[in-house]
Amino acid sequence: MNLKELSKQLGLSQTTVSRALGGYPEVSAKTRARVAQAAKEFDYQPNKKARGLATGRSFNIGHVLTTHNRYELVNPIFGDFIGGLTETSAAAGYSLSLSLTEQDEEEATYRKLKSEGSIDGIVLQSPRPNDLRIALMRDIGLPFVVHGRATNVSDPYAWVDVNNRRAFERATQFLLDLGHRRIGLLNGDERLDFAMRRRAGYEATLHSADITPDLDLMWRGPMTEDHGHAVAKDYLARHERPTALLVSSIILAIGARRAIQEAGLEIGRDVSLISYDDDLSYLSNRQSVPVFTAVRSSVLSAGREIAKMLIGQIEDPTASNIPNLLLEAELVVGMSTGPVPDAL
Amino acid sequence: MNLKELSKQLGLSQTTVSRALGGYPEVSAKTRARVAQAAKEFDYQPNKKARGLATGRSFNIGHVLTTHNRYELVNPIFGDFIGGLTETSAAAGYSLSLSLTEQDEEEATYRKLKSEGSIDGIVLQSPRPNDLRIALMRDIGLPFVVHGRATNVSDPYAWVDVNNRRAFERATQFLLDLGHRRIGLLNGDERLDFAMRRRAGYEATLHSADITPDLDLMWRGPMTEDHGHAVAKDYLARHERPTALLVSSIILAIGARRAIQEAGLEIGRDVSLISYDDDLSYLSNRQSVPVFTAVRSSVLSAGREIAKMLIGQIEDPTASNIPNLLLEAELVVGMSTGPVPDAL
DNA sequence: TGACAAATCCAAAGCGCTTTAAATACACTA
DNA sequence: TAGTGTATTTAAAGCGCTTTGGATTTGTCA
Repeated sequence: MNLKELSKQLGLSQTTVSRALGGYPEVSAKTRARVAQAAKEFDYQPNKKARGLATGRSFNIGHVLTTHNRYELVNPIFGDFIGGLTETSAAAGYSLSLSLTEQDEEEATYRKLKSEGSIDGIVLQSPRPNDLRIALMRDIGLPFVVHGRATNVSDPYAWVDVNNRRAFERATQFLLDLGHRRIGLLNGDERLDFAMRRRAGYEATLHSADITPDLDLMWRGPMTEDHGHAVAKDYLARHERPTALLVSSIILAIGARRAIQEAGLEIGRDVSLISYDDDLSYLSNRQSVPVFTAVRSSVLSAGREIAKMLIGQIEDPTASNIPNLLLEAELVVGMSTGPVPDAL
Repeated sequence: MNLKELSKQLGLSQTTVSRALGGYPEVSAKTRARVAQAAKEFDYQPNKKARGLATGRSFNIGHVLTTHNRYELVNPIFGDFIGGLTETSAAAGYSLSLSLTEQDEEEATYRKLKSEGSIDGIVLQSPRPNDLRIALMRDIGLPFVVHGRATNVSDPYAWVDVNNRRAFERATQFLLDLGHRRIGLLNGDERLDFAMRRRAGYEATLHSADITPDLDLMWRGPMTEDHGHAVAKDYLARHERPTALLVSSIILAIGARRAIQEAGLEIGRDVSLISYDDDLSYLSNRQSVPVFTAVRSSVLSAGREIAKMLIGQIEDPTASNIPNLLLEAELVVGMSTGPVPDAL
């Protein structure tokens, strides 16, 4: 069933039917009702491609995965983030369109997406300092929102980010307040902006307590369980082992916990651990007393906010202000932290 | 830059240019080369909507999330599965299009996807016994592949599944061979087919050893870390606690491990644990000696296979045979299992 | 009753591509 | 040199929608 057919059935022109369905005012109430009725009856859905062709829109929002080192898939937040994007997009009548690119074809991929006309806007993830994609998007003329921020990009752009620096400042301060001085860091890939900021927060807070950050206690890499395990194991084998660990994801924390337990130590007593918590749907840390002391911000709701912001930009391209949203992580005190052990 | 413009530049008709680019034979080699050259030069990309409108294709493959009880997002495999789908789709020139539906609007959503013409085929996940979607897809006339199988659906349909029953038979048998008799089950949602099959494998193997499955040692539910913890904790508090646990995901296993350790027991010695392992990218269980003894099958590669199968169907709709693929999980022996403790 | 404005409705163009049917060019035979 | 068959190219229709510009109907008021 298409428009032509439907209007023939109704004895109306395509124009009128289209307008009736589109909610335009130049249609009488009676006609509108008749059309709506018939549309329902024949289960008419306007063809998305035809409509897109006529309007220049696609009602798709895009997201591109990069094969490069597979970090994105490896990132445990991927599922929840996509879920958040999809939820809000769908509610607004958009689909989320995922594609994939090789690292060295990134620019071509983005340009293609635009010139094919297959998306109305795009969500950029994992920004790096000086991220070229931001200038590229502007050049291409594709509405976009960044999940995170890109240090050293001075032109304004739309973003949603957690205050990662502040989160790690608070976490570090919390450990300092408990008397810890040797605090090991397990961070994400520090070529990515979020991890840089987290590290900066950690270092600054140590400095403010007159502690010189120890490079040997600062690790960054893929946030997988086994890396968490391996690094924590290594830290704990040191002559002077850290009394506390600050880690960038619950998955890392789970690996670290395994190492702590293998070493015969008790978490929260012998070794404290504080984690960043993305509030993943399958990894709840929301028990009445959380398992992990953590700084928490839901990545699923970040996904929702991003989609909302992007759709706002798509639907009102004239808006001159460039929106952004800085989310604060909350500190939740759980069972994985305690005062520094007396004798060591 | 569009076709009309490009052909004007070349002094050729749109037809010829379109054919040259499309690889049709009725174009001279010289012309084809000229066209290819110009296309590159002007960075021409055919408009996807226009092309779709003309061909009736969309070069999108669809996947629908259901809001109902959020199980899918809660499922830790979601990210890897989507990743696998995207990878293969992208390589074949398709995008993955995600949408979302309320439980009670499922049928309408699928019909809409078809009549809008926004997807060429669809991936169905989490099938249940008698799953109505299979008949619906056939009725709608949308190519589809199911991730899993639907018990009691007799008409043939395309699917990719792991031999879940066999996997759990092997896992159970492995525990029996180690002398375990009281084996607790932590399963996924048993309204879903995969979990039913796993349970059937577990029960059948116990029966074959003349053990009556104990309903009190069989739990099913969302596969989150905290459920794993809560259920294992409960099991271990029993008067006669199980000596082994069989769990349906590594995330559950991690929760169970936490409970075991809290109880002051050692995993692999006091309590054995064997898990289903989806080989998630951020949760590797591939250490030289795996942390968890497990039956393993990669959900990421299942995603790849499904996309490949679906695209095959889309591109050769005449093919009469209905493909399917049954993957066998491999048993990997790790550190989480051992012989049943002597005295209990 | 007629004039004018407002309310409705419609024909047709256009979005950018593919593809059918037909025209033209070319290369050879006879 | 004309005739034939093949290779190459093209004009135009059509995919299903939106939207412009115009036509028609209706209503109101002098």
